[in-house]
Amino acid sequence: MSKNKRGVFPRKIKGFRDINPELNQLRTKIITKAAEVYRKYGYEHWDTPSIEYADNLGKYMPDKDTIEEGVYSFRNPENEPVYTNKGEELRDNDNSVIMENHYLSMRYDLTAPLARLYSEKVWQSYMQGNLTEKNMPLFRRYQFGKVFRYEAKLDPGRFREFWQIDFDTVGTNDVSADAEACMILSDAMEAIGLKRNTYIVNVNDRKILKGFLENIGVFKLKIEDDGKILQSEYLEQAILRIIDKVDKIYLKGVLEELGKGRTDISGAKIIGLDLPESIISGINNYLSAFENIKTRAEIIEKLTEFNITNDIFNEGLEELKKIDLLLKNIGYKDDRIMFTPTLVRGMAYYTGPVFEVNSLQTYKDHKGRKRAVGAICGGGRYDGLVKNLLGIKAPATGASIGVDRLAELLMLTNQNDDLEDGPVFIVMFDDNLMPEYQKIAAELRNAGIETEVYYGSQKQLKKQMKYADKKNSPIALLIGENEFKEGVVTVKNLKLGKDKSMQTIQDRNEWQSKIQKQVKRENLIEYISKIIK
RNA sequence: GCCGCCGUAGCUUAGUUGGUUAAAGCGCCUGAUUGUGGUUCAGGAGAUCAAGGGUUCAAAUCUCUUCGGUGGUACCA
Repeated sequence: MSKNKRGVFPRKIKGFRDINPELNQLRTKIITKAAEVYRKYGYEHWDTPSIEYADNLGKYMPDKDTIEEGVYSFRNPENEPVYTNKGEELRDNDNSVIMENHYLSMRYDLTAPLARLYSEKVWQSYMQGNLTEKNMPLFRRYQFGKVFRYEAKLDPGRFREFWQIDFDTVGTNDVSADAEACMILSDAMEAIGLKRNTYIVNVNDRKILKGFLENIGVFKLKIEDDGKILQSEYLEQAILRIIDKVDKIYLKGVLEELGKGRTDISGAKIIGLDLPESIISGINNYLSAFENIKTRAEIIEKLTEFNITNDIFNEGLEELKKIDLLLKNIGYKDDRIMFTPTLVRGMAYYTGPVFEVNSLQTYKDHKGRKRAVGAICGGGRYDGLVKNLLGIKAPATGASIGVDRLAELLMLTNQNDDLEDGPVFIVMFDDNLMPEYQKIAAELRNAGIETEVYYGSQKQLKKQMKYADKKNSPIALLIGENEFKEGVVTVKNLKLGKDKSMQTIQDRNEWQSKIQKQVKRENLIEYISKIIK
């Protein structure tokens, strides 16, 4: 026998996981509660396929057969025509249609499929030339489901398959929609069960950051890297990424990374951007202005005090003012939604307001270290949606709740509800009584009570009781020959047996007499209904 | 991806100047227990010490490689 003989054994793919009933219960609750809030604001529930044409999902078109850029992609087994941007079949010199196995990708978020969905809906009027950036139709939908990312390194709590519940508004420039998105996030957090002051919705506006950087002359810089002059967008992204880390590496670390670089606690050297002193001190002024500020009004005051004449900056400032006014009128105070001028969010596609929900709670890991979960929701305005598919822009804003992160937070901070009761359990004593067991089960189900009849091959009563116990059944019904003849049922209250006061009982008979009772068959359904309530 | 640490029963861990049958708690299984889940008591199964190579008379222990985990860092649609 060859030692290297290829075999099969049960295992799962790295970064994927099985979800047990407890976690499923929590996840279902999060999704249900969030969806209720979304619907309250008028969002409709849409669903889209898990797999899309790779070119429809965005810029991640693999040109090799390997998976790159963090997306699961593969060739469609089916051969299909190649199309032009206008949807016409592409033909070769012999006028026959060019066929190809197109690249497919598993969705890596719910926004890219939204862009495709929306584009398809407006496709006809786009083709007729009736669609401009000014008259994009309004579309508001929410969606939840699994998304997939091929993460190279799997940090704890990060998976390759995870859930999002997302809502978006397409077709409006009005930042009222962004303010509304923040209210929705706050409402959703509280509907799910997070207490006031244990979370905060942080809001910023990309225009403020961009305008500020422009004002201090960042975009006039000519920074060279290996002889190549860097694009200003690249530099903007690089600076924003560093600013985003201010919570983690503090002002000092940010300034070092903007300058000559620094060495972190692990000893790793981080190369700095080596920006001129004037730029660094400008950013320093900006960041240090907001230390110890507790209200949105004060933030707006500080931003106004900069007295900056840059148009983009002031546009952003006006947007924040409008958002603040709206929130204030409706009563969303600083303890729920706060402005955070240092908030960036990684993604390059954000164009205006950005928001993020952070948990303020900490927990101790198994080694006793104090830890925090970090951002549990994220979103913002992205006015470039649909550009990839139609060549014109649609203004859009929306956000997503990281369902798995939030579930983890609830479990780590012991905010998950107790596991729901399992079914009423009917013990299998005697094959001949099966019709009676089934009859009782049907009656209970008709009364709206979940009921299970035991079918297992391990028929020892002890095994059956342990099975019911593991399934968290509240009640077990015992009907043997004796009970059947006498027209009674032994009802055992398993839930009561788990009660702490019962744990002190040493005597077996005493224990049993307290939790089990004989009930007349004709009163059974009523009796159980009362216990289950 | 880069740097550091770790990998011993299902889980949590003990086990170094390399030296008999690798230890414990929890969990699991069997019985006392009566057709009866908890508690109590008695007993039992379960580990090629992550995998593969090297050094040695001798490796869980030293060394190399790979894989997996973890703490940073980078990236993140």
